Order: sequence, then structure tokens, then C-alpha cells
Amino acid sequence: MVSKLDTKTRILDAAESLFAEHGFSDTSLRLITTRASVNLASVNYHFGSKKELIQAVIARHLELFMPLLNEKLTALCAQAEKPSLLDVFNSFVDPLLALEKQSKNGTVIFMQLLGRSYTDEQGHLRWYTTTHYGEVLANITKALLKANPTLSSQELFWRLHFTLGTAVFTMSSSGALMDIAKTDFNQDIDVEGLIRKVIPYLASGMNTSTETTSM
Amino acid sequence: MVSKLDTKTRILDAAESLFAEHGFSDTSLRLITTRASVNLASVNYHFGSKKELIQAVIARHLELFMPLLNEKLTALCAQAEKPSLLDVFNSFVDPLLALEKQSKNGTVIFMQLLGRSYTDEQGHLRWYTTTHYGEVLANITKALLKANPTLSSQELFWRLHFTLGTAVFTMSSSGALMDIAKTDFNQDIDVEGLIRKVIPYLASGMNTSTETTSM
DNA sequence: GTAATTTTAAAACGTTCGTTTAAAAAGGGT
DNA sequence: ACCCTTTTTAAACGAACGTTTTAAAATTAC
Repeated sequence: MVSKLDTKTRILDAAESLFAEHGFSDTSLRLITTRASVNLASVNYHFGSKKELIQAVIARHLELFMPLLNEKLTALCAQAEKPSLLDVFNSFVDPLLALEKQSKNGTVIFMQLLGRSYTDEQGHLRWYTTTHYGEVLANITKALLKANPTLSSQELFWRLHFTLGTAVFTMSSSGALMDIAKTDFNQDIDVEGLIRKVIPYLASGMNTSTETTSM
Repeated sequence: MVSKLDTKTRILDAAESLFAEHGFSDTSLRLITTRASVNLASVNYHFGSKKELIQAVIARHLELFMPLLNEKLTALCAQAEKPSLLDVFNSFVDPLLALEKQSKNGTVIFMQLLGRSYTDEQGHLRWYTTTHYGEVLANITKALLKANPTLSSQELFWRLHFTLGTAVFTMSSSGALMDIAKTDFNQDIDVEGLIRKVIPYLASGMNTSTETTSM
């Protein structure tokens, strides 16, 4: 069934980096198969169509990321004392960095794919994640509510999407941001550093006081 | 020189909504010209190429938005007392809503184009805005620093991009978000409501304390 | 009113795309 | 060795793309 380095895997590896770099529509199967050093027709043979290849690329990341995240979150929810919001968001760090080991720039690629899936297609990914990983998503809200019980489900909904926006956008353009930081004020920072830099921002936003006091 | 409803304007109107809906690559000139009820060749006649049409669409929004924002910001910087971060972010409301009057869903379209310009092309928009509207961008940081003088220029840089991410992502997917809010917990909210909802989150994130105290 | 210019129109151009086909090559089981 | 299944390969398909061309129509200038 399997051989040295699967044609399927070679296609997935080439596709995921090209998708993240140029987007789904702007990445042709010919470009993917050339980089993967496989025949053009093998994409349709192994995956059926380009659309199914896109799903397979995303699914491979989710299959690694989601169980790891779920593990962290359930542990957090199981413990007696109340976690901080920083604890909750810090649960994402290791699963994100695990992607980095699966493939080069895996974390950034994952977030870029996440962002593109949200904008390129009409909520297609939203359906996929909620049906396949609904339990994980539920655990996210559960952990956040445990850290901040004053949040209404409505406020939590909105702030979760605000959070997702910050994370996706930041990590998607992380390459450019890190370059600017390097040239403008000589700040060296890697992916993990960027993740750890954005987390306090996310926790602070999630903790926004609902009262309209002046700040 | 001009006639009833310019062919040029009809093209821009059709293009901007289609670009926001499907992205730049997935929107063909044939789709644009059909919706605009003009001939296919008129795009190349009036704009030169598809790429120049994209720039023209974005430029038309920026030309309306940026001067309005600059006006608000300079007023804020001119006043004696120290503004709050909410004041700074509230300066964006009117200019954003002005886009709504220029074209239907103008605010959302503008933010969607902003997001797509960041991800679809390699920082092309970044160069355009910094060269054409560098003064406005400088005033943004000036106003933020006046509201929170403790921020270092580095921290400001990072948090500005975090903020941009939240805003772009939220407004880009505002249609889906408002739909979910309506069906899931019967919450009616429009574009202005969404803007006003995200602003406290942004202000809170921008005000994140740098100390690593537990929250 | 006529000439010059600008705008619109239809058709075709060459390219690239995702996909399909059909045959060759490789692998596995007995 | 043989047959059967799986995989790879090269070539071609039809469709859609941005762009160009050429001529007709409309507008403007004098």
C-alpha cells in the first residue's frame, strides 16, 4: 500500500505551502505537481479533484492540531481551581507549535489556510470544523467560561470571532511583520515569539469590561 | 467628458462588490462587465488591465475614507486634554459609515478589500497606502500615543496589526456573523452596531498591560 | 454639416486551467 | 511465471480566462 515517500504525501506537502503562499485559486495543479515531482494526473487520481485536495490539505492539519488542543483544554477544565484567560490561550501554543514539526512553517501555513478558508469559500470550513470537531469547539467555550464566568454566551461568541481574526491575520502576515520588525527596530522574533506576543492581547480583549467607563 | 451614469463608474460599482464577494482571482472580467451591462473590452479600454481595475476600486474607497479619518484624527490630536483609546477608535466610525453611503455595503466591502489586498497580493497595498496616505497613518499612531503614552513604538506596531486583524476579519465575515447572531440568539445587529461592538475589544487589547500579572 | 476624436461593440487571439482518456509500468498473490 | 490490481505516464480535451483587434457608433469641435 505504501512506498518510500508517498505520491499522495508529496502532493500534500507541495500543495499546502503553495496554497498558503498564493491562495487556492491562484495555485494551479500544474504548479503543485511540478514542485512535488509527480505527474499532473495523479492529483485527480489520488484525490478526485482540486477541491478535494484542498480539503485534504486542511484536514491533515486539523487532524493533528485538534486532538492536541482538546487534550490541553480538557485538562484545564478538569482541574479544580479557576484558570486565567492566559492559561486558556496558552493551551493553544503547544498544538500550534506541533504543526511546525509536521511541516516547515506549519503553524503559519495552518493559520493562513484557516484565514483563506474563511474568505475564499463561503463558510465551507466552518461547517467542516463544527461537524468534525464540535467537541473541541465546545471545550474552547467551556474553558473560556470557566476563566471568565461573567461572560454571556453572546459576548463570548463575538469575542471569540474577534480573537480568531487577530490570530489568523497576525499569523497569516507573520512573515511580513517579522521582516518589518527586523528592519525597523532590529527586533528578532520567531513564530513562537509572535504567538506568545499576541496572547496577552487576546486575553485582554476577551476580558473587556462591558461597562462603558472611560479608559 | 461625462454622461448619464459613466461606464467607468458602472464597472467600478460592479467590480467592487464582486471582488469583495469572490476575491480578485475568482472574479472574471466577463462577470463584471455582464453585471455592469457594459462591453467586455471596456475594462481594458478604461482601465488598461484587470490589475489596474483592482487598484482603481481600492483607490476610490481610500480617497473617500482617508481624508475623513485624517480630519477626525487631527482634531483629536489638536485638543488639549488627553483622549481615551475609545475616542481614538471612535474616530473611525464616521469615515467607515461614510463608505456605506458611497455604495451599498460599502463599509464591509472596504474592509474585505483591505483584507484581500493583504493576503492575495504580496503587500502591494501596504506600499500604496504608505506612499499615498503616510500622513494619515502617522496621525493614527500619534493619536494612539497621545491616548496611551506608555506604549513603546514597538508595542504600538504589534498591537496596531493585531487591531487591524480583528477589524478586517470581523468586518469581512460580518455577513455570516450577523446571520448566526440572528438565528442562534435572535440578536439583530447592523454594520454600525458591529463596529461599535468591536471597538471596546480593540481598545482593551491596545491597552493590554505589559506586566505578566494573572488576569 | 462635416471632420476628428472618443467610446462602444463583436469577434477572435493565444494561454492556461482542471479534468479525462488510454496505454504503459509497477506491485502483489498464488 | 502468471494474472490481476494499483499506480504512473503522456497526451489531449473542452472550457474559461485576460487581452487585442477591427470596425461601427456616438460624441465633440469647428
